[in-house]
Amino acid sequence: MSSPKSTFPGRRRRREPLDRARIARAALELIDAEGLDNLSMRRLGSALGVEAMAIYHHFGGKGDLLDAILDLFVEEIEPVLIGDGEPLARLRACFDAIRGIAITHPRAFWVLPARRFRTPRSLAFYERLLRTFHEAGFDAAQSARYFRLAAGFAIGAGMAEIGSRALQPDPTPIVLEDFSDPEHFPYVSRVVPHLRVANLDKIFAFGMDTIFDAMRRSLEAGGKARQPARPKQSRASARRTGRPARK
Amino acid sequence: MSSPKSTFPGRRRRREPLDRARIARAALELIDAEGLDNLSMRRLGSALGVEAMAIYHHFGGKGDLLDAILDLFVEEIEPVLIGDGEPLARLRACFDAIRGIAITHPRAFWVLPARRFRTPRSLAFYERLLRTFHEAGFDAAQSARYFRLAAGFAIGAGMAEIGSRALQPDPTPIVLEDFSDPEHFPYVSRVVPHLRVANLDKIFAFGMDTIFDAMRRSLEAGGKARQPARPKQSRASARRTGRPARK
DNA sequence: GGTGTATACCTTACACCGTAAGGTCGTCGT
DNA sequence: ACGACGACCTTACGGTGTAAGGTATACACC
Repeated sequence: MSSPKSTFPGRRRRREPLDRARIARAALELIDAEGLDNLSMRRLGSALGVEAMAIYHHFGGKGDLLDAILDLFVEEIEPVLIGDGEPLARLRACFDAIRGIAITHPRAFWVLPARRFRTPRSLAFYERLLRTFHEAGFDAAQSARYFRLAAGFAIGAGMAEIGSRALQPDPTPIVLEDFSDPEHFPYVSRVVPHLRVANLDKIFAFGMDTIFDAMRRSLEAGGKARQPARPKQSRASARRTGRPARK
Repeated sequence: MSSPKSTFPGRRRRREPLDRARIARAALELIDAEGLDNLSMRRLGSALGVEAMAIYHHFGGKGDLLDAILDLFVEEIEPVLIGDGEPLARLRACFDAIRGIAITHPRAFWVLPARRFRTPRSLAFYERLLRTFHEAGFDAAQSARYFRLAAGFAIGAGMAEIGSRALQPDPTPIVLEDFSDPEHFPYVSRVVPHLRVANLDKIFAFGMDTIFDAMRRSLEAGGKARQPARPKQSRASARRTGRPARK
C-alpha cells in the first residue's frame, strides 16, 4: 500500500495516461481555436500526442465527449449560483453566465444547446439551478415557466451573439452585409445597426431585465401563480400557430 | 423566343429538370423522415433519382441547400405577418409560428438557428418582420431589443421542445430519465414534470405573454423608449383575463 | 444539313470522418 | 515467474462533402 506513484518514464512510458478531464479540455481548446466542425477524433488525438482510437478508451463516442465539454461549461457557470446573495441576483448571474459562454467560447457554444443535461455533473448543476428558483420563492410550476423563459432567451441570445460575430459552425464568409441598402430593405437597414456587436451586451441586459422584472412582480404579487395580462385573444394569433397538423 | 416548351421525353429525357425549390423540398422531407444528419448529398440525390453531384449544379454546396430549407420555413412563417390585423398580434403570431416549426419539423428545426438570413427570400421576411415592429409603434432601437428578446426565446423554446422530444440531431437514447429519483435531485424531480411535452404549449404561451406584455406596456408608456423598471416601477396592467394556464 | 454553345447530369477521385475489431505493449499483483 | 489488465495502437469499413472533368441532350443559327 505504500507503493510510490512510480510514474517515471520507463523507456516507453510516454506520458502519464490521459483522463477524461484532460481530453475534454484539449477538445475545448481545439474547438476554440479551430471551430466545432474541425474537432475530429483524429485531430484531437494528435493534439494529445495519441492515436484517435485511444480516446475511445475514455469516452464511449463523440457524443460522450461533447457531454464532457458541456460539463466544463457547467463548471464555468455554476459558481455564480453559489453564495449567500439574493437568490434572484444569483439566478440573473447564472443566465448571464450561460450567455457569457457564447462570448468566451463562441465556436463551442453550440455544444450547450445541442446536448442535454445527462451527466451527473450537469444534473447536479440543473438541480442547483432549480433549487435557487425555489429559494427565490417560486413553486415548481413557476420555476418551470421562468426557467424556460430565461434559459430560452439566454440560449437564443447566445446564438445570436455568435451569429453576429459570424462564428457559426459554418462560417460562410457572407459578404452579404447589404443590409446597408436602404432601397430594398429600409427597415432592416435601420434596425441592424442597433444589433451590432457593440450593442449586444445592452440588448441582452435589456431582455434579461424584462424577464426578471416579470419574475419580481410575480413574487411580489403573492405566493400564487400569476399570469401576465392577456388582453384579448386575438383570432389572428390562434389561427395558424400551435400545432396545425398541416399537410 | 416563340419556341414552345417542348419538354417531352426524347427517349432519354429522364424527367423535367430539377430546380432549387424541388430539391429543397425533397431535402426537407428527407430530414423530417430520417433526421438532420441523415441528409447527405448522396441520399438526397438518390431520393431525387439523380447522382449526388447533380445537386451541385443547382446549389453551391450543402450550406446553400440548408439556406434554401430556411427559405421554406420562411415561406411557412411569413403569411402570419401579412394582413390587416393589429401589428402586435401579427408579431405574436409570427413568433408562435417560428416556434411552431419545432413542432411541424422537429428534426429540421436546427436549420433555423444554424443559418442566417442571407437569401433574398429570408431577407425579405426579415424586412417585413421589422416593418411590422415599426407598424406596431417601435422605433429602431426598441425593435432591435424586442426582436432579440422574442426571437431568442422562440428559438430557445423551439430547441427545448425538440430536446424534450429527444429529437435532436444526435438522438442518444438517454435512458437517463432518472429525474424521478427524488433522493439525489429533489428539485429537478419536482420541476421536470411541469416541463413535459404536454405542458410545453402553455409554458411557451406564458413566456410569450410575458414578453408581449412588456412590449405593450412599453408602447403605452409613450413614444419614447422605456426601460423595464429596475427598482419597483411596477405599474401593473395586470388583469387576469386570460385562460387559466394554471399548472 | 452542319456546327457551336449551354444546360443538366454523370463519373471518378480525394481527403476526411466516426468507430468496430482486434493486437501489442508496459506495469503490477500475486 | 506469470497472468491479468489498462492504455494505447493498427487496420479497416462504410460513410461524408466536393473538386475536376466528362457526356448527352437541346437549341440557335448559318
